[in-house]
Amino acid sequence: MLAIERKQYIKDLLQKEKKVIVSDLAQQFDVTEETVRRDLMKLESEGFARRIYGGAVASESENVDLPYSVRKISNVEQKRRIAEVSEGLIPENSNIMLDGSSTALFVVKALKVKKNLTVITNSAEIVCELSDKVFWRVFATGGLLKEGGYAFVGARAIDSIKSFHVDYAIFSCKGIDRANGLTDSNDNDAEVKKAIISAARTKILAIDSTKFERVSLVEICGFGDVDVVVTDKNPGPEWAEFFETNGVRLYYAGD
Amino acid sequence: MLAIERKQYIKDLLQKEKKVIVSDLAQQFDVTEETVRRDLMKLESEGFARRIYGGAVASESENVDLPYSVRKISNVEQKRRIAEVSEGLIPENSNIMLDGSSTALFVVKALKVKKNLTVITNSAEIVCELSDKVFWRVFATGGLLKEGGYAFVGARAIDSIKSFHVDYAIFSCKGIDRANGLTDSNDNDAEVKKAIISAARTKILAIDSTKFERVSLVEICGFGDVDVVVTDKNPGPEWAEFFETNGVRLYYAGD
DNA sequence: ATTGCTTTCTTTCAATGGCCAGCATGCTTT
DNA sequence: AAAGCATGCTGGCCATTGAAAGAAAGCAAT
Repeated sequence: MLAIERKQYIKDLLQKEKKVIVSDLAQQFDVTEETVRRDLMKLESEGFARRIYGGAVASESENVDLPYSVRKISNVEQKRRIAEVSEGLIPENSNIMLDGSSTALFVVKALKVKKNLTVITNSAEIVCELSDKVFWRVFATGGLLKEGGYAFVGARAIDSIKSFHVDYAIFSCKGIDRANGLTDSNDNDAEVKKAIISAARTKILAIDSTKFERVSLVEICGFGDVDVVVTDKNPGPEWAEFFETNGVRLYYAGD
Repeated sequence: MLAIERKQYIKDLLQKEKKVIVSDLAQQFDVTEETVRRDLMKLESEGFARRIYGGAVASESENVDLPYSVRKISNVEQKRRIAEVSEGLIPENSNIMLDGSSTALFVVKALKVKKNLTVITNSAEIVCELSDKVFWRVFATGGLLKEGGYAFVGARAIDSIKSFHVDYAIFSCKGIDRANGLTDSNDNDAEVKKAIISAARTKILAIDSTKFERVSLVEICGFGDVDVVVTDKNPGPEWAEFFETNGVRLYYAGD
């Protein structure tokens, strides 16, 4: 068996079983435990596994992402300001798509004052937040629940997103960089965001200022696919100029 | 069993039972009490448990971060009992489908102690409840959010349900009656339940005893489409006989 | 309150076994 | 032939666990 085959097999097993045990794998493939550990190290650095004592657990989110419970409470003030600005960009009676980011949740809370919106989202949390808006229409994408989070991912989620066409998309990412565009920490999230972007006429990137000059693992898109950027403080003159030349409108709150 | 699994399991048990006892856990996992105490120390430092003499109790802050406002649910004690019985019917490693009823939510809470389940549901509430079960697979159907509720309905939800085939379905209804079968109060819910029933091999109706002898608006199915009925008290000899002749197994808790 | 007994907790030490680093081997690539 | 990669092996390190002893907490009876 080729090394790459073994690695792929471990990766599949990990996604299926959610955990693997070093000694079992070593026996199964008839290699030493060291070899298995080296495979797991690679899978970890690629973001697919999180190693633990005695084995590894699946990690589409755990390793590279902070657990959602942590992310949810970080940069709260920034996110609240971003939400306020975003609210001004969305007219009543429009239909919008939101991703499963914690920033999007803040935006939704700010949008609740509006009348007659149609919301499509892959976030279970946004759905719950909107359960009392009886005059809106709220669609959920469905799909596989992302580990340690409240977002739906996978083929089902993406197919569902593709079947909608909306006025506005509001989404986030893990890093933005002038050379590499928008990046995210894992493939599942990145694919969902790509789908959201192509389903909307006006694409609004809502990110707090810590995301600037950061490069994460997976590319989402370039700046040609973004119409508006909303952030919490002025990213500086280079970015202003860069957005200008790329046809991106920039909004920021305060500073 | 990996150490992290044991810790996770204790955490789940703690959420369900609200308290755990050192000596019981030691026996259950076949480790010494010292090992259990060390796990509890970690859980305490992570904020999930508060240690007490002889064991630990769930830290009360656990309920605060639930993303949805807790609805006022009627017949709580009955539903808890139904959930306990239902839990005994579902083996580990199985895949199950649950509807958006509050009874199903209780069942899910009881099921959290099990290992390796695959759950498919049209309930945003169940999804949120299961967001911390990293070793499970949780699918949401997606669809239009039902007004004033946490369930997905409509063609998208139904299509999604139809694309799955599971071992068990656990669902509820508004009324059951020997002449009219299972009935529900609106078409949307009834259609979803029909789809759930036809997607599962073993169909478990979980209803509190107030639903007996009631007829609601829309028919869901007859008794030929039900394999098991779980309720909170003995519905009486006529029902026992009726279920017997229709090949329905009856379980009830207490009374 | 005090005493004595039992249970549980903490601390310490030792053992097991996974983990890591480095080196050697064999295979493939250049 | 040299370089690169995957793999296995060895020895030392570290995490996890269990065992044991003493401290502390609860409990019962005086």
